[in-house]
Amino acid sequence: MKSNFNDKQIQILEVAEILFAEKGFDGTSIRNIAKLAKINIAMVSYYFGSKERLLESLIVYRTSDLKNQLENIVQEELEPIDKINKLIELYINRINSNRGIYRILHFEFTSKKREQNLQAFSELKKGNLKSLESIIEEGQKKGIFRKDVIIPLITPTILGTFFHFHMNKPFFENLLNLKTEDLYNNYIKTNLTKHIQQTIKALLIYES
Amino acid sequence: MKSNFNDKQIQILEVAEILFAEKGFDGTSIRNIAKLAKINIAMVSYYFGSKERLLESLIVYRTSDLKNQLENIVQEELEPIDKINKLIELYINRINSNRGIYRILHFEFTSKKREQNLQAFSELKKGNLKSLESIIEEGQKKGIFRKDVIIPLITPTILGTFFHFHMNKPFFENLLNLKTEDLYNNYIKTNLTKHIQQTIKALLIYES
DNA sequence: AACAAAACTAAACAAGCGTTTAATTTAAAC
DNA sequence: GTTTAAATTAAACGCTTGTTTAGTTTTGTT
Repeated sequence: MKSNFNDKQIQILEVAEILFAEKGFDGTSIRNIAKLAKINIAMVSYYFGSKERLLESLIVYRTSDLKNQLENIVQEELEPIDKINKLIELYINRINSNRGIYRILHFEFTSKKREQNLQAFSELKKGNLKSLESIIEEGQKKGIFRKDVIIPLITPTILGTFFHFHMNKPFFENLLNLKTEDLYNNYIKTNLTKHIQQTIKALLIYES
Repeated sequence: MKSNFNDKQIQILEVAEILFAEKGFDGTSIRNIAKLAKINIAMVSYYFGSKERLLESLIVYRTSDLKNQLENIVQEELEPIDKINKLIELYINRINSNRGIYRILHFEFTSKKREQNLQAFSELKKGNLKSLESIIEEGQKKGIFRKDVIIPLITPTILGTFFHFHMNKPFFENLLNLKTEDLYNNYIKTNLTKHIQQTIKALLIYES
């Protein structure tokens, strides 16, 4: 599928992503975007109609292929627990290398204010939940996973742990001595991912 | 300890809390606050100096007694796992009944922009981590808890799960059929809290 | 080369922003 | 009851905001 945006629009979208993620939607002005993208301030309205619709376009631009990647994992020939681990890895990897947009989603699409845009986003989340659900049910049928877990609450545990870590980046950089960006990223890729996998595995398998 | 704020200031702080939580710091104007608090727009500058310092005052006003409550739990005569459960309950309860301020902390104190205010907030978090640490080490010495957990990552799992759930409130209201505010709150108090307790217990006790 | 559509620009628009000023009302102290 | 300080107000300040206008340049088509 080809992108519906031309080069200029993509240029604007990527600058907007950086600034929205950094300063928030309300904290970013069209003049900020125009300056950094080296375009005239009228171009945003010209190409996207309004600042609000620029945000919508940005969401569409960035969240269109996660669904497929998740569904692929479900189909693979793996043990349920390995699928779960792979799913967690995919989530962390994707969000971590697209921090900007997920930070924006996290920040801007929670308030009532943007409820209309929420619809498409909500559908995406429902689809993702379906994928997780089918993996866990598979594990339950095989007798590997316990049956009293609340499946919709597993996503909050996976994503919430990552987000809370990442949102408190300065705190953990200091606490864990992650002086460089590389050290920080590496900690996420290894320790944090493993912690989440370990947590979810324990939750799914442990019998009290 | 008596509060340093007079009635009028508290009135302003509480309105600011509602609006900052709802619309964000940048999304809220002093005129919004003044109108809802039924005061003159000059009163904010008069009492707090600036909008930025109003936010600082709000943090101070709301986060001053969590530390003690946590330290009390550590001291109690309970099994480590019960202390953990109690700590989780305290966190959820407190945050849930002070949603506004924690939402603001979550949103506004992550960007580099407000790094100076971050200092006091960071100290608070370090203290809270110390409390958690001493409980877990107690459990490890007793041979109840496994020793390869990364303690600083447990807080992100507890708080992150709750936040992610709460930040996606409209989604979960719809998904879990929580039509009224009461149903939603009750779900947090019972199912979500239990899910988190179950998760952390499994993580701390399960041997692979 | 002539034309039309698309891309782009500088300037202006009204509205809202945080903050300050200067004047007035209220409260407290003596 | 007079004086002094604190609380409160309406108005104005200069600045930034998102968007629109009207005009110019660039591009593509015949």
